[in-house]
Amino acid sequence: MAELAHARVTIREVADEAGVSIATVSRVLNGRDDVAPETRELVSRIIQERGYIANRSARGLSAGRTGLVGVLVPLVFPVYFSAILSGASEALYEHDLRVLLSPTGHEHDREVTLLDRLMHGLTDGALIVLPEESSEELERLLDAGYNFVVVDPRLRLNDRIPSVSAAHTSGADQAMRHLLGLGHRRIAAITGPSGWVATEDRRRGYHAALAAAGILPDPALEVESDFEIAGGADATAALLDLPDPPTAVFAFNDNLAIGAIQAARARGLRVPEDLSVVGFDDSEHATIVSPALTTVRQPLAEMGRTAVSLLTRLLERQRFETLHIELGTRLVVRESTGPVPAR
Amino acid sequence: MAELAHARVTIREVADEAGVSIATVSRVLNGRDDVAPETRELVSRIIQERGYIANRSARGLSAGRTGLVGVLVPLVFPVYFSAILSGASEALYEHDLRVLLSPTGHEHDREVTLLDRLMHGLTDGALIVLPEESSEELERLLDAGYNFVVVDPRLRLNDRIPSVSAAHTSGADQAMRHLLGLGHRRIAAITGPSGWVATEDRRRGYHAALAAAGILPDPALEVESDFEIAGGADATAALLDLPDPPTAVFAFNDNLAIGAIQAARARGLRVPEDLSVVGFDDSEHATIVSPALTTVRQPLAEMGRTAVSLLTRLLERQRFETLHIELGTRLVVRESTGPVPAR
DNA sequence: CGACGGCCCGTAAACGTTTCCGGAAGTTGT
DNA sequence: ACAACTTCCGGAAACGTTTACGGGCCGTCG
Repeated sequence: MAELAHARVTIREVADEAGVSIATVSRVLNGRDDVAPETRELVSRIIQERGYIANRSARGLSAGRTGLVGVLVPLVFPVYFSAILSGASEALYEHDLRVLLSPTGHEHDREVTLLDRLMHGLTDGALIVLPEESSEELERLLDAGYNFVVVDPRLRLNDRIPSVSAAHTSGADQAMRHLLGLGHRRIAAITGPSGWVATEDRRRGYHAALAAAGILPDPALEVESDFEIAGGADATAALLDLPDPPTAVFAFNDNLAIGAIQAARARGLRVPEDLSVVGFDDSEHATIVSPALTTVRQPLAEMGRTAVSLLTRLLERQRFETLHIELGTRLVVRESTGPVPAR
Repeated sequence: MAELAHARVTIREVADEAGVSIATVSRVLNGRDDVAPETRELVSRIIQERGYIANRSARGLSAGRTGLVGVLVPLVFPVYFSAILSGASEALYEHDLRVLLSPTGHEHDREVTLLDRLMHGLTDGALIVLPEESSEELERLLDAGYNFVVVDPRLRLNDRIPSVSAAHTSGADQAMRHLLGLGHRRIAAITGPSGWVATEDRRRGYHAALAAAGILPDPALEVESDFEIAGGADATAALLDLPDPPTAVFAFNDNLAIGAIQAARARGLRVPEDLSVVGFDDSEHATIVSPALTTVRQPLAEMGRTAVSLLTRLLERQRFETLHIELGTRLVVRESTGPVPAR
């Protein structure tokens, strides 16, 4: 029947029906151990029967914990962010925490305001993906006693700030060795915005691999872009116009790589026969584009999950070995790279 | 200085500093009109200065409204859902509502449990994308007084249930007319799971267009699949093995279409020269795959936004002209379709 | 046999708001 | 000059929990 008597059932009713006080009900609710087994059993049964569910607001107010975790992402849509979000929300669900999703639209002010609100009794902590804030601003949050972990920091952060990121440099190195191994010598790089950790670390790998192969980097082969498809296409077009064009391009993410393929195709070049392209991310796009992208895999969902486990330990006030986790990357070879063309 | 005195500032402190009661502060906070202009001004200034932010839990407990809206999606990652989520969260932000994201993993029980919790004081209402529940279960929610709107109903729903969807039939019709106009006569359909609204309505458009062109539908050309790439590839492979294979396939979503292209290419067929393919959704994938997909555009983000505006009106207890909104679809012609090949 | 310690459990205070009710002061109408 | 409204604001209850504190009961130990 369950006649929807919908004055929602409160702890009071459960207590009355069980013939105990609300304190006792609360205790069984929270798994405290100072309740007699048979009492616990009785109360549990009634909770079950009446379909009682604790009011989160009341709990939040009283206990200071809300069971909500804010997740700040620049945007929801791009696969890059939704992959992280997906991993994070799954992990959060397993910890019985709810996700308060907050897209910041890449706007610094909006992110600050949002965080401000989140701190104030709305959430227990937060995941901040690709934050707009400076290290100082983030430290301030930390000092205010707020729990959060940064995923994929945009700028270099102070050591005190918990973060999880990917092994950019090693990934870039793997990509370059692959290209070098195929005989390429003129390898261009299409980077992301300079100053970003992801850009600079990958750039470091690019240079290191070049140096290890005894190749002097040519500044003309290094062009800065914006991690978008169109940017990748433009950059590639410029690169191909060079008097001595590259035989391979290392794009710093998959979008750029896709743009590179489009630009190459636009001027009749075949990939990989005439131009090799390697990306970074291994987003879903990498497998559906053709030729399928050779790219460096970042474990995005895993990064989300890892951030959650860091955060939950933070929430439980555990002591830490390390606040910084760097997840490994590895090259996935598909169809967009091949031996250097014979001249 | 803002010395982070971080005993967080409460309404009490603001009231004391302004020399008024907390009731008055609450009134200016909520924009009530029974406050003298200069008092309002004074209080507002102090709120500003002290950086006061209302505690949501307390507000939720006292006022019964939390400012949170649950968004239930099967999964976060697939572009289809993240596009809807993106539109919805943007719109929710504009209404000063926060998003409580709940991925259900396509599991009926999990969705039910989640909804149960959401109802109980956690949220003011919800958006349910592609719900797992039957119409009856949803009606029960409605009767319990919970506010929600369904986005892209999976099954046919009772009229009382607010929903927003896309014009499946018309979209399918447009796709078919395009193919028919190119001279195709043997046009296969790769459908989604039968019983789903999206599948059945698109199937209706498929049949209607065929009928209008005086073509008898061939059951062999209609194969059911699962909206995934691999499914599309398998279905297409089977179709191409037919004694009299189709010259065009109408895939009921972009994933299926991408699978179709892959399968065609796998056996050396060119798209669109040897086989035309049209998809449905116009997801981001449609533009990066090659050849770029001719597909029916569904305004996914717009559906999210629309659902939010429906929900907010529901929350304000407004009376309604209509509870069902169907957003238009339109064919986007790109490169995956062409004239029927000469035999 | 009395004191002490554990186990269970109830009482009540607190959490920070919103909102109902009513009262003081000021305004208008007669 | 008095009644009847308005306008503005304060007091206090209520929202549904968690948790500190203390007390009754029982068993154990000296």
